[in-house]
Amino acid sequence: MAGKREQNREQNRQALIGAVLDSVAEKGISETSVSEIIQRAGLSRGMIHLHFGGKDNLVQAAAHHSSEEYYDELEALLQTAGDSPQERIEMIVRGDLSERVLNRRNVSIWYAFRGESRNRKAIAEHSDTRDGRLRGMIHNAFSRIVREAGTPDASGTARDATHGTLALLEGMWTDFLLHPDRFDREEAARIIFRFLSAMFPAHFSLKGAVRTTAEEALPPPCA
Amino acid sequence: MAGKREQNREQNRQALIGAVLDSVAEKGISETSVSEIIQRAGLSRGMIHLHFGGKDNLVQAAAHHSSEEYYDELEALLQTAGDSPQERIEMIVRGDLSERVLNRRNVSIWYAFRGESRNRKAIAEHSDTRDGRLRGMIHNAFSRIVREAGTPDASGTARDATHGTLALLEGMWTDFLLHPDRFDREEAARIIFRFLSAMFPAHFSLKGAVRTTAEEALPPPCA
DNA sequence: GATTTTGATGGACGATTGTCCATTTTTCAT
DNA sequence: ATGAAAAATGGACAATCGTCCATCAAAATC
Repeated sequence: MAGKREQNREQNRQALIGAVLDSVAEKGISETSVSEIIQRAGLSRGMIHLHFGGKDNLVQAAAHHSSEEYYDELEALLQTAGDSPQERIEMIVRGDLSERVLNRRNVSIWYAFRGESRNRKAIAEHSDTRDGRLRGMIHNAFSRIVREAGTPDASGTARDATHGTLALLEGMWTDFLLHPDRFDREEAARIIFRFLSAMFPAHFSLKGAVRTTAEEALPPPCA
Repeated sequence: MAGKREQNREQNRQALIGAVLDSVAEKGISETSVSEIIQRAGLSRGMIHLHFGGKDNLVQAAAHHSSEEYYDELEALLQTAGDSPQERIEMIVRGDLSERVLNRRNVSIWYAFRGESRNRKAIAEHSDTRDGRLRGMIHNAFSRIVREAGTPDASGTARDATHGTLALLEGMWTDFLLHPDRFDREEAARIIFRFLSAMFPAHFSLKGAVRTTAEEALPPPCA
């Protein structure tokens, strides 16, 4: 038994964090006031100061929580993927574009915190999950791919492919932010794999999609 | 002569807009208050209500102004480019990554407004310049490229290339936002062209960069 | 130069912000 | 059951928010 004392304590902490994220998602960060938060959490005004020492710390904790949630979701998906590097890349891309990860709520929260990130470095760190763990996951996979392929300047190629893939994913998120209704997950994934299959034709195929110019440009087989 | 009346009027309007952008860039949107704005502009408190009817309208006008500035800068650069579609693409990419366009101030402002875009659609429109004019410019260029190359499903390929290039640029901007000191413009451009040259090997070359895996994967010339 | 017109001023105003603490309620240990 | 300890409450508080207007200054018109 965890003790009803501590159990309630933790429960209320989570309720506050959840209330912040709900409010940020729905009303934006500028309208997320203490009054708004405690009303959503159904708790009393003093709780924020009691548990977090102030609103700023609570918001920071919420940013941290949101970041962890994003990453946990992605890691869970990755564990269902196969061992081959191309399978892992594919899972990351499709996972990052999946409904569970890329949805209105998450995007609102993510970009709201990003908007404040320049002026609050504590929050900036949590907007930057991509640069830490996610980058490592993708880079590992591309490193194996270029090693298999015997590409010259393997490390540079793997680094560029990682950087480019992350940039593409970021761009798709922005697309979703600005046009959530007209956004098409399949199209976003197809475009990314189109770029990847152009760079690594031996490792990524378009699966029914139209072939790329790069493939078309191959010289005819020797007669 | 424009009349000293109207001349001063317009001058003060611009001062207010400039003060908003300075404040947003330096302190963030949440700390951009009426007091902060009028102090920076060196004007009196009532000016905001007089010229814009309220703070919200002023902020919106500032977002609009910033967006126009971004686009004007890019269009000016584009006029110095040649006529070939690949030259135009190259100019857009390099322009969008150039110091004049991609710098700390602009990125701060851009993402600050983006963070509020979900809850204030008037601002969202101005965060979305990319989807309008810029998209058209890029799409035109890729359309010519795929037409020349005789690619099957030309329109789909041009659309995907446009979407992908925009996503890559967006991603690079995010990169800059989160790591302004370690960001490398040359590297960002190289990665984008690496993707593009993989998709359109006949139109984009790496110019001294290491060749891509796609090129390596070409079968040896017929003996 | 007098009068009208318009722009500019800065303080008053009520509403709302986040912080903090005296008090009450609940849980734990005895 | 009783006392100690911890958690939760909700209102007081000063500070700040954005709006608005009575007043003043200056430019344009006569």
